[in-house]
Amino acid sequence: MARRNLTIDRHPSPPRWRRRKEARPGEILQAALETFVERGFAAARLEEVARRAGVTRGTMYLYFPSKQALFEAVVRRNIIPGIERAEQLAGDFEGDSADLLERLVRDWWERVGHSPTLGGLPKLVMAEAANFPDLARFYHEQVVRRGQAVLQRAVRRGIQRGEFDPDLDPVIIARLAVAPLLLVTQWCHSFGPVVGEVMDADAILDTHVRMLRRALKAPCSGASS
Amino acid sequence: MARRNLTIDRHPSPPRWRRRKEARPGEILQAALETFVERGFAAARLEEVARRAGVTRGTMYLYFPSKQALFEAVVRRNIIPGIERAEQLAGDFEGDSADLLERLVRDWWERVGHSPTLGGLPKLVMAEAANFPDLARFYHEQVVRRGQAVLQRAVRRGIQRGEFDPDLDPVIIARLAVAPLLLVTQWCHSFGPVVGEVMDADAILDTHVRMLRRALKAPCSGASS
Amino acid sequence: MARRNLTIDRHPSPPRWRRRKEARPGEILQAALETFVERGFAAARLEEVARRAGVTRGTMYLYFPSKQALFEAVVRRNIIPGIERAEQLAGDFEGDSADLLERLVRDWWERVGHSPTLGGLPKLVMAEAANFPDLARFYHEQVVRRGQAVLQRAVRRGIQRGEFDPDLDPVIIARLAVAPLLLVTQWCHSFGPVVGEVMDADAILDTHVRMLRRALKAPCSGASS
Amino acid sequence: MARRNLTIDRHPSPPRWRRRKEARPGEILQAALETFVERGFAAARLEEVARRAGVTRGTMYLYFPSKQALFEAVVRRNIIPGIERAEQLAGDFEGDSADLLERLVRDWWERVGHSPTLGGLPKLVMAEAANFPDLARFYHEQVVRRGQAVLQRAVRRGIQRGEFDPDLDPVIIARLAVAPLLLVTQWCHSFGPVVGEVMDADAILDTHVRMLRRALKAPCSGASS
DNA sequence: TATGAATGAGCTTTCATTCAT
DNA sequence: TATGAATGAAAGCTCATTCAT
Repeated sequence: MARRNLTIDRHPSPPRWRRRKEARPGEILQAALETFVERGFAAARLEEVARRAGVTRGTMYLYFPSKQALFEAVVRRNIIPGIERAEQLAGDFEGDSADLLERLVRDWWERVGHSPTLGGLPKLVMAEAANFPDLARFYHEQVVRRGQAVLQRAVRRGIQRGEFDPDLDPVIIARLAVAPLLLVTQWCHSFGPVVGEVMDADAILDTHVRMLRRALKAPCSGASS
Repeated sequence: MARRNLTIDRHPSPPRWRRRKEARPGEILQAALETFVERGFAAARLEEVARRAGVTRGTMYLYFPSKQALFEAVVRRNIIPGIERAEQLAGDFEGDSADLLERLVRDWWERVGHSPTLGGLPKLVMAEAANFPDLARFYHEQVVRRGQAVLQRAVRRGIQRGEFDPDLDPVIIARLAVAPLLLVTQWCHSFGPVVGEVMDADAILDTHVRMLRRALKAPCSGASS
Repeated sequence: MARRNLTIDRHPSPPRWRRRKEARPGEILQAALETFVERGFAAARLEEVARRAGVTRGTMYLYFPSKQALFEAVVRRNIIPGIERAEQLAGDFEGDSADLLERLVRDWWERVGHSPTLGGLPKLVMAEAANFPDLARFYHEQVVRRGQAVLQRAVRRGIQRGEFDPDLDPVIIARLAVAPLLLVTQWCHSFGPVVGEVMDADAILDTHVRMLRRALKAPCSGASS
Repeated sequence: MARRNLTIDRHPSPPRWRRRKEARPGEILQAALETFVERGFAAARLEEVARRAGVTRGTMYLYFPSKQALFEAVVRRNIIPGIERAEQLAGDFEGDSADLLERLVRDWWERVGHSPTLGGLPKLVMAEAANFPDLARFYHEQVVRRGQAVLQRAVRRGIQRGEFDPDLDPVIIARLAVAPLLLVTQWCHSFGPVVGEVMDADAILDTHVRMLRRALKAPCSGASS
């Protein structure tokens, strides 16, 4: 499987001493992630990021040359690992293709959808896509496309192994496999803190997975049209 | 910041003077809708809104007392009508409940999902929910809740008429009926202008509708796992 | 007595018909007086003046070319008449000079100090003196100087008639004859609406007049120095 | 508008960089005091304050969160010390009560009335009372009331020690003890820069003090009328 | 490295003023 | 005369960014 290492290799040969200094960029990125997710890019104040990271505003400029660069670093840092694990998981998987798909979906849910911060990233990237075309392009290529590719491969695998309806369009199925979960995540992030009523996201996940499996199975009755 | 100036000089030589006062709010709201959807709330400059509306900055304050008020007016103005039409449609509908559901979904797609501007509103509201809790609350009550209620009623109708699987949870089905479409809309809005590849949203819609119908039908076999 | 007519003769030959139009400038000036006194020059909004006068903003510019001009007209209009009456009163007066002084002081109090609007004018002019040097000069010449002149003449009259202590300095006495009343007026205007406690301005006036008479009388005990 | 630019480039070539943070608030307050006194609150531009303080506009917001807050800080900072000194002086005083009163009055004159900037504060506060009710209330309680209380106590002391006419109303005497001086101060500030003629304020002070002493002494004859 | 005081461009907002009607 | 919608200069304020220490 193509697993090109795209992380930005900011510290080519990390010296082992001075752990605090080594930790700084990560602490800042974590603080920035939280702040950006909570406020949005424009409304996030660098002073708040600095406060959360336990540094001063000036310090952050030792590591990131601008707010935009910080934002992009946040996205790049937090987004790639999940994709890589998905690619790995799909590459190593043996067994029923429907199980693979479910596994991929639930894995994403576990790691991203559930996380109070990571779950906010996709919304953030999409909201700022017009203002950060480069970042949007990067995100689309490294996350959307790669993630979709993994899912599409799983669908094709199912078709080839005779497990799935051969008429399925892998591209479309890949989209529909994650779209509802992404949106549920956004609902939770957006309206959760504002509305009393809680959404039973896990039940939605279960139902979605069931629908997905049924759609793949080429079941008893023929599909419409 | 990569914020390309996209102003398109929409009014090259219109009758600029003394347009009817009644037309102004609508023109401003339309211009504001476009600008907010393209840039997000914070990054939208009132001067750009004014330019698109063919007025000056000061003029906008004759109609809207603040940027926030303008933003809220944009959302309220553009959001409610669709909900009302959905409620009406569901109320008057006679026939198969699955057809009703499909009709509701396709209607939303036609009016909102497809529109280059309206389709951007849900993303906008969710992205700014933390900064505009009142607006988020309003949107949730007037749009999300009412829209979901219509869908839930359609599902219950199908169950009561023996058309749908009685084990379905109407709340969950209602969520899953629109979630993927909302997200596809966001994908189109966010990555569309940035990525060459076009998404065949209509094909996704068709497949989604088919999956949905199959899920409702209480088909031959029980749920998975 | 020198009674030069300095009113600005804005309407050289007032036609008798169309009383409403004739009334306009006065209505606007009255509204402007109230607004300026309540808010101060800068904080007074022309829209409020217009509303009080029952006209629109644009109309006011038919009568006064600018906010400054309006302000100056307000001051000129409301300030001169009092001075003229004082000059007349002093010119016609027969009797004890102390009575004349008291009469002048009480007259001012009756007409200006007591008035909810006129009483605010001196404070206003002094507060804006740096921003309206021309107006301040005008006010000083036409009000302060002329008013002081009347008082000084009354003091000299008393000295010449043997009623007052010949060592008095008429210039100083004239200042001290009105200064406390002006300030009491300011106190009432400024702190009156803001503090519960009311000031018994009339009692202060009485005491002040008594002090003044005693100071003039060259009484039993010699003055200091 | 006749608003002559009076900026005097007060700091031609000072050590502009990295002055102690502790010095900044005082420098800004001093610059603000001067500007507010010269222009009035609304007409004072923060940029002018900044220029006089030798900083930029943004810097001022490190120390004062708004123009209003700056204004209030100016008043509080410059006003209270004088009152405290007066209270102390009155508390420690031994000797003739008339001397105490004179001392209080002359002290105020020395410190406030004479000062080119402090003398403008009372006018400023009164002029803006309607726009800053809180500040007016504060000023009234902390300055007017406390100052009057000191004077009233001095009068009562004189009565109790048999030095003053027992029929005096301490409240009224306290008012009349400072009112003329306050107004003379205003006259100097307002018309001084605008009119050639200079007022001999010290002579007025002397005469006022003499009048005051005579009024207290319960002299040979009863009050008039 | 780290600091944080200082900067200044850029935004929203206000309101005196204009002018087609 | 009178209107009031429209203007646009100017002000307060914010906050990403810089730099002497």
